[in-house]
Amino acid sequence: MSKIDDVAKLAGVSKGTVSNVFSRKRPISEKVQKRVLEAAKELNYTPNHIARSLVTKKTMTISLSMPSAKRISLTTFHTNLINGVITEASLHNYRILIDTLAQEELELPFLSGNVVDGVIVLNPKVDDTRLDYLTKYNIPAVVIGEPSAKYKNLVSYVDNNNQEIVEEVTTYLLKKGHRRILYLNAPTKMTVSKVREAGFLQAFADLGISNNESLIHFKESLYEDPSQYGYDTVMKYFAADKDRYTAIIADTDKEAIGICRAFRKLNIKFPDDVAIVALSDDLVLSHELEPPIPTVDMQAEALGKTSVQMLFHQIKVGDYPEISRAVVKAKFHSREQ
Amino acid sequence: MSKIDDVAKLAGVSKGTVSNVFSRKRPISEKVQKRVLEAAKELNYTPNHIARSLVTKKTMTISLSMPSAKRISLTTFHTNLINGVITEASLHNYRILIDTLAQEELELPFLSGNVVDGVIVLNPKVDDTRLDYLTKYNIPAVVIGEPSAKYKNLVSYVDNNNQEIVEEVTTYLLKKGHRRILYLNAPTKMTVSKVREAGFLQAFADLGISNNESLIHFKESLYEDPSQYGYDTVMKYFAADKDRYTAIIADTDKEAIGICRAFRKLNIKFPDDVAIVALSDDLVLSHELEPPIPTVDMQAEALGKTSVQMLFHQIKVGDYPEISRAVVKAKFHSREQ
DNA sequence: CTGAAAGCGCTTACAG
DNA sequence: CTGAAAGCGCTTACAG
Repeated sequence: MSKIDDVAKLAGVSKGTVSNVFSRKRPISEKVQKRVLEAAKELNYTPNHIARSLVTKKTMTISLSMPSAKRISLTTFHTNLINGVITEASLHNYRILIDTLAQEELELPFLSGNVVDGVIVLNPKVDDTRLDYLTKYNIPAVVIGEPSAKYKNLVSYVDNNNQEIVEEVTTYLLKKGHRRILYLNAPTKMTVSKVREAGFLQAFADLGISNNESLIHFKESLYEDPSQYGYDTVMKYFAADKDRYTAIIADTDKEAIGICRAFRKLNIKFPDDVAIVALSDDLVLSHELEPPIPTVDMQAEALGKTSVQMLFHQIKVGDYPEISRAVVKAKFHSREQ
Repeated sequence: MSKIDDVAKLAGVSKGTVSNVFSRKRPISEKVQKRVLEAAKELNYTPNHIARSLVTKKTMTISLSMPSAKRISLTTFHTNLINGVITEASLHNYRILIDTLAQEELELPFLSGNVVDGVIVLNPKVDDTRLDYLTKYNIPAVVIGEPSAKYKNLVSYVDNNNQEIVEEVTTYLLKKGHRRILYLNAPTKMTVSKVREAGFLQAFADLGISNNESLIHFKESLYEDPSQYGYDTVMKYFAADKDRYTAIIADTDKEAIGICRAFRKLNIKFPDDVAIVALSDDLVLSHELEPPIPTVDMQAEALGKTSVQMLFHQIKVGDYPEISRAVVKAKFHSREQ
């Protein structure tokens, strides 16, 4: 690879001038610029970003710290979120480094070593080594979702209006006349399950309706296959008494698919016998069901974009990042005309 | 951030010694090592990877050049493939940079600038700017899938045994007595479609069976939703004559889902009236269908792992990378006992 | 608008 | 087993 000196020599200018032709940090006369570019082209020169980073202290890279045990399982929600992150980052000429927990356990290699300018943290845990590290070293970071109490005041985050949206969905069902609703909530381990539970209960309270005959079922976290989980859970609650509940709120759309499968098996008609609403929208899956069920779009792409905007803000601010919050509103699609 | 000089001073040794404590490139005595590590801990020192990369010429990063128009759409195949790539890369302490075509169009920023040591290229195109660039600059690269003729002898790649596997599936159907098979193949644009077509025809030839009543339908590339595509295509071919074909080979499992939906609509029973086989296995989706349909596992994770191994081989070899090939065998699951 | 020189934080022969 | 010094390829005040 040719380097900046080679180009400078061939173009008959100084290294500084060549540098500025490429970085546009200061104006260079037309003629000189042309000469430099021609020399660069002839030598197949392309600036070495590593050398640049060493002096500018910017790597133009952010990392996306992904949820994962052994294997990453990307839902549509994640895919959309990643799209948002990439789109927004590209806009600022930033690159994305994938970071997984498996790697984090080794040595937190991406957070350290000045390899990235900031990090987007997905699926924060109650005790989160990543957040410990990031806050300790004051590295710009934005969490997507709600961090546990321990970190809440130490780190920026963007989250959905989870309480509101579950309240909206529940209210929708209650107003339709449903009184026995089964809510398949997230596992208790996830902070979001409590927030959503509150929304569920609030809807009943607001309308002065008793929730005695309804039930919140928290997911057992051992389930790997969400569809199978939906299927099994419906079997458990409906096999003995098909009329026990008149509506289900599913935590994810894949769960909803399993629920529908169970209903077909049990010969329960939806939405006539039992209404279903699924949180988190999936273009492909929603087509599979007839009729299409109401879903909630968590706006994953917007979450991704917002997180990156917040991160850039922190990166600019510098050594003493401001803690900030943002809320991305989910959208309920009732599928009604 | 403290730097290597600070640690050296505090520990009373030279920078070189500190460097070697962290890189383990040459043996350091126990005592000195201990002193250095203590000093590093006290100063919260962590080596600057950027500075290291500048001299070693290794970034310990490879990029994954993803297929994407405007938005990335990650199928299970991609997710599994990415898992393979990450797993294998982590094993060698390598990081993964996500690269999208959208970004490539800007300035090929990840390929250039010595930011990565090599790249994994997904979904090669007939004319592929990425491959033009990579071969021109002699950057280590491995394509997943079959590159077009133009690049075939210039770049390493790993692919499935596409001809064989489609031949196997077709033979399976023919031996079951099917004579009128509809094969929903990939779009003609994709090189894989021709290879698979050959496998399909070979099966007929080997058994001396005429393919006159069978049909290969190449996907129109304008379809975005694979499930909808499967649905529409079945409607087109079966609506008028439910008995036209007795078996379908679907290109993807999402397609198969749409096909099943169409069959339910048309009141065609599968596999009794029409047999279905889907290429590319998806854990979640295969559960949705009753009975489960035969599928082909393309071994996406193995493809990912192999590509990384091949890439590392090239990176080690250095300036004149050897071109190599590998085949990952797909696995047919007939779902029979 | 341009040049010369110092410096970013490491690693690596070389010498001992 | 350890140290002193050169150098990786850039950018950036400083001076003109």
